[in-house]
Parts: sequence; structure tokens; C-alpha cells
Amino acid sequence: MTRAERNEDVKRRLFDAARHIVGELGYAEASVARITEMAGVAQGTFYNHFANRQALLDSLLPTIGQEMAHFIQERSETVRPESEREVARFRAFFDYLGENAGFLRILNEAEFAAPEAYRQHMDNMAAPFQRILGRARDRGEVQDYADPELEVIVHILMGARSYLSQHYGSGPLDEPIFSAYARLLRGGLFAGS
Amino acid sequence: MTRAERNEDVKRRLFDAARHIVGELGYAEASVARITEMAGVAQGTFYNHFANRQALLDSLLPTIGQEMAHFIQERSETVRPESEREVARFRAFFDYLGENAGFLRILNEAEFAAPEAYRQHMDNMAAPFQRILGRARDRGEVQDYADPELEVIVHILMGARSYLSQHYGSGPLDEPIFSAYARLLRGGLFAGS
Amino acid sequence: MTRAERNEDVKRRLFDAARHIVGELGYAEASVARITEMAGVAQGTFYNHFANRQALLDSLLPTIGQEMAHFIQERSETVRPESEREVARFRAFFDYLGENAGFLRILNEAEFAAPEAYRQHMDNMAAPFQRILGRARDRGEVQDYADPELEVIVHILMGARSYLSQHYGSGPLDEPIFSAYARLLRGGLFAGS
Amino acid sequence: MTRAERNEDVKRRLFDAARHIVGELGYAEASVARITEMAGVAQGTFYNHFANRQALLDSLLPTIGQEMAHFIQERSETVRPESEREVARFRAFFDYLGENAGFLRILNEAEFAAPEAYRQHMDNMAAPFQRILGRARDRGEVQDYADPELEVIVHILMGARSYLSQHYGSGPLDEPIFSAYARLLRGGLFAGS
DNA sequence: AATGAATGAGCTTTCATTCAT
DNA sequence: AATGAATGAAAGCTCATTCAT
Repeated sequence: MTRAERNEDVKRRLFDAARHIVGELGYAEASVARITEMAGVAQGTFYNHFANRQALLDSLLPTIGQEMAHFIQERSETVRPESEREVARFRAFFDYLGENAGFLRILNEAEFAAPEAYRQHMDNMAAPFQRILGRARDRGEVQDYADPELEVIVHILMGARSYLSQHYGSGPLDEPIFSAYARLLRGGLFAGS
Repeated sequence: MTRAERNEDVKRRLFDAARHIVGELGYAEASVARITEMAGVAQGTFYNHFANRQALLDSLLPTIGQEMAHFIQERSETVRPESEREVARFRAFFDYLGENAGFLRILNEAEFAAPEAYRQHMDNMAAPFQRILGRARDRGEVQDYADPELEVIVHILMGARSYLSQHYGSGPLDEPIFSAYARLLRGGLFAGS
Repeated sequence: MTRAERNEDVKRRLFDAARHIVGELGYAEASVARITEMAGVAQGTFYNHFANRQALLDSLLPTIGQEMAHFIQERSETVRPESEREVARFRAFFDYLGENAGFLRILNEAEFAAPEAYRQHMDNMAAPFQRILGRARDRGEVQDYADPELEVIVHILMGARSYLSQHYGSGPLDEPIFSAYARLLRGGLFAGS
Repeated sequence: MTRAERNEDVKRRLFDAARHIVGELGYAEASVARITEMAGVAQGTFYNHFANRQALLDSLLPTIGQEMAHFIQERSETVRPESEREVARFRAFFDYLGENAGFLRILNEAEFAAPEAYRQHMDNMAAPFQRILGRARDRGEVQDYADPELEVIVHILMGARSYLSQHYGSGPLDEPIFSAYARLLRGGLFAGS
């Protein structure tokens, strides 16, 4: 390994240790001592790679969030029409959770333990989501909600993912979750007039 | 004041101090030192009224959650039909937040800082909600979702409240929030087949 | 009960609670809170009967020590000659321990937890012991040790009781303890010249 | 000083401070705050060298006990016969106390403040002592006590040391202590049959 | 770049004692 | 005489960060 590679390797090990600890035990348990111990380096070494503890914790969610976004994108990009595609995205979200058990904790605790990262992640998720729905609306696949309303819809759908994953866990989920979600988006909840 | 009243008063002051600090700064900042200082009593006094720090923090959410439930109930009980009533509840939730700025933080952080209280609160909210929707379905006001699907819907609607309040804050909210919410529940998101 | 009797009763209950707690758990665990709780009175009541916590703890050993002295006296007063009588006293000491499990702890910890009481108790035990041995010497039953030497012997014999009870516990003891003790006192340890 | 030496030096200073404080004032007064202050380091430094307060306190007696055992061994190893040698050991014990004033307190309080260390120390002292007496018996220098009786004798002799040092202090002692001890071991206490 | 000991502020909790009721 | 809440000092321990090596 070159010097630069060694350097990169240590940084990666610190990041992975933090990811593992936060995912398993939460941000509070991710002390510098614990992270460096798991990474197999001395405590002081930490500060050669990250400005401080918060800096590493703040880097967790955006990085992993990106990973998740790619995963969902891959699983849903070919699906049509948009209503099916949204359900595919919804399913892909839970599939990702199933394979990345710790992510939910990294995400949910971030609101308080890594607020800046959290805000960034939410923006990273919401903006493209809203663009997708906007374009679908322009194609006629989504009803004619105004742009500010679509923004609201986006947050409803993200809130739905969050609460459902929290309540139902991250294992393989029952069908009613998907059928109810799909049905709500297609025809609403209340009996029409 | 009688002796019992004084006693009650101190306990109330401790509770209110904690409520204020957690609402403003989060559970982590609610040290016994800070709580007792704000309540104007000595640190040792704390333990005459609560078994330990966690006991007080755990009592925050159930108590305040009850308060919120009453508020929402009052604001929505006379509204008909159910679709309007759900929007009334939705509005009342945000009205409550507007008047109780700290509640959101007490609620959201509780998942990690007071997990037992959180689970209890979520159950307290979800169970009656599902009963209401179930009865409305039986009256024909809600489409014929199966019971497990209604449970899913309930968590979607609670997630919606959470993410929207998080994103839009707790001040007076714009109309699109309510119109988008109402419209989604009435007719879904996607253009009909 | 008259007022004085009630008063005496509370004081007795406090004493008994302390005796029980110290015997079972040691002086350190005998907090005023725990003593008053076991006695069934309020904390403040304690200070109507004892100047402070230490005053009660200091009264434990002398009182119980007296009790033990009576017990031993009764069991040994008729035994003759002195060599047998000393063994009878020695046996009675362990018999008392067997029936008063907590005493050993009250005694041994007292050296540090209630030093004044300890010194007093040791004097209470040593002085009559030395008188007994002195008179036996004058009768010719004990060899002609000088008085300062008898004082030394007394502390050796008390130390023996202490270490043996510590090492062998306070249950029913094996015969070698008594035979070795008796033999040492009768003929020493080393093979005579 | 090299880094390792500095490290060792700090640990030594903490140990010596604890030894001094416990010897002078007892275990209860040996708070981490007091120890570190005397050692001239910050409180947090303590935990770089010992797992916790108890760990240091538990290391006191075994270490110093070892030291004392060496001292006594050196002072007595050449003395013969065994009866004289035992008196030499007895004297050496008090000589050690005279030079290490705090040891007595470290030892006696340990029964309650560092029970594990105490038990270990007692075993460390008793076992070789009993071996010595057993061999002397086999050589004919000690009367034919059975092995369980010799164990009893050992605890009597240790109890004697403890109570005598407690009663007579640790300064230079009067001759009667030694003469009485020697005489008891040689010919017992009571006048022969 | 890596090390790991030192720092000191901060935490929760305990407890003997006081005193107004 | 009895009550029991209030007090506040003191305890053990944690941890992010610094810095000399």
C-alpha cells in the first residue's frame, strides 16, 4: 500500500467502525474511544482524519443515504407507470432496510445526534422525489396538485416510510403494508362522494 | 399553602422545568442540575419527588401526550363527516404544536431518550385512531380496507403529522399543507386508471 | 402505654433496627433512612432519640457486648478448674456467635466504624478477663506470669477468638478448634526441652 | 524519563498516595479526589492507570503484604530452633509495623473495605505458616498436633499478632509482650497437672 | 501519521442533618 | 414527640480533546 492508500484505509476503518456502532447501539455509544478501539488505532489517530467526533458522525448519514438512494433507484428505474414505480420505490426502501439493519437507527437518531447531517439527508431525498412527482404530474400520471402541495405529499410519503419501518421493523414485511400504501395513493382513504 | 400543597408545588415546578428544558434543548440537556436550578430547589430535592432522572423524563411524554389528545378531541368531536373530522384532527394537531412549541421535541427525541414512554405514547395514539377509522369504515365513510390495512393507514397518517411538523415547523402553517392532506385522503395521489 | 413507654418503645425499635442492619449488612449500610424505615418511624424522629447517627452506632457494641458477657458468665461460672473454665468460656463465645449471627460483624467492623465503642468494649472484656487470670495465678492454677504478661496473654486469647471466628465462621465448629486451643493453653506448642 | 518511565512513575505516585492515605486515615477517606490531589495529577488520570477506585484499593494489601513477608523472612530465616525462630518472626512483624506505621490500618480495615484482597492476604500468610509448623512437628520441634489443629494454631498466632499490635501500638514494644508470647508457646498458660 | 496519557468539566446519586408544621 | 421535605456537599466515573513523543 502506498502512503495515501494506508491513510485512506485508516479513515475507512474509522468510518466503518462508527457506522457499525451507531447502527447497533446509537450515536450516544459511539465514543471516540470505542470507535478507535474497533478500528484498531489509537485515540489520537482519530483527529488526524476527522476534525472531531461530530464531524465523523455527521458524515455517516449523507454517505449511507446516498448508498440507499442508488439502491432504490436501481430497483425502480424501469418500472412504469409512476404509481407502480412509487410502490417499487417503497418496497425497495424496506428491502434496503432488511439488508442494512443499522441504517434505521443511523437515520432516526440523526435528527438530534447529527442535525446538520439530518437536514442535508432530508433535502437530498426530498428534492429529487418532488421533481419525479412533478414530472409525473406534467405527464398526467399524477393528479394536478400544485407544487407546494407536492412538497407536502413528498413529506407525507417520507413520514409514512419512517413510521412504518419504525412500527413494523426491518425484517420481511407483510403484504397489507404494501397494499394499503398502494391503495391510499391510488384512491385515497375516504369513500368518495 | 399547606404542606401537601407545597409538596405538590415543588413537584410541579420540577416537572415544568423539565418540560421546558427538554422542549427547548432536548433530553440530553435536561440534567438534574439544570432542572433543579430552573425549579429553584436544591439538587437533592429532586430525589424527594422522583426516583431518578429517567423517571421524570419518562413521565413527560405520557402526561403531555394525554393533554394533546384531549385538545384534539375537543376540537374535532363535533365535526362530520369523518373525512372532514380527520382534517379537523390534523389541524388541531398543528394548532396544539403552535401553542406548545416544545412538544415536538419531547415527542420525537423520546424514541431514544425515553423509549418506554415513547412506545406507550404511540400505542395510546394509534389504538383509538384505528378504532375511529374502523367504525367509519363500518358506516361506509371509509373505503373497505381490511383491519391490518387500517393499522398501516394509521401509521402513515401519524408519520405524515410527524414529518410535516418537522419540516414546516410549528408556527401557523400554510394552506397547501391542509389541502394536500385532505385531497390525498379523499382521492389519492395518482391519476385514475 | 404511657407516654414514657411509647417513647422507650420507639427508641428500642430504632436500636433493634440498627442492630439488625449492622449485623446483616455492616455499618456502612446503616443509614438513618434505612434504620428509620425498618423501625417504622419518620427520619426526623431519629433525632428525638439519638444525638446523631454515630451516637446510635456507638451504643450498639457496648450494649450487645454486655449481653454476650452475661451469656458467657452463665455458661462458665461453675466450671473448675480454671483451665477447663477458660475452655468453657471459649466454647460459650462461639455458642453465642451461633445464636447471634450479626454480632461478629458488629464487633469486627466497630474498630473503624465505631472506634470509641470498640475501645470501650475491648476494655470491658479485657479487664475482668485479666482479673480472673490474675486470681487463678494467685491460686496456683496459672503459671507465674507477671501482671503485664497476663495482659498480653489476655489480648492473645481475645485475638484468637476473633481470628478463629472470622476464619471458621459462626456455625457449629469442629472439635480440633477446641482441642488445639485447650492443648496450647495447657502445654504450649513447642516440644519441651 | 522515557514515556514508559513517566507512565510507571504516575502509577507509582497514585499507589503511594493511596497507601499513605489509607494507612493514615483509612479506606473511607481514600477518595479518588484525595488520592489524585496528593499524587499531583488530575482526577481523570486515575482511570488511565486503574480500572476504578476499588481496583487500586484492592491492590494495596497484597503488594504490601508481600513486602512484609519478605521482611519477616529475611529477619528470621537463619534462626534455630523453631521455637526461637517463631519468636524472631513475631518480633520482625512488630519491627515491620514500626517502620510502616500505616500497614496495620491497611490490613485490618481490608476485611471490610477490600474483602477479596483480605482473603487473599490471609491465605498468603496462613498457608506457608502452617507448612513451617508442620515440618517442625515432623522434625520433633513441635508437639504432635494434628494438621487441622495446626491450622487452628496458625490462626491463633495471627490473631495474637493482630490484637497485640492493635492494643500496644506499633512503636517499640515492651519486653513482656515477647516474653509472654514465647512462654505461652513453650509451656502453655496453666499450671501443669 | 501514529501514539496514548493527561486533562478537567460534567454527570447522577446518596445521605446526615435541619426545621417548619 | 413526630413528621418528612429541603439541603448541599461529596462521591465515583466518563469522555472529547490536546499534545509531547
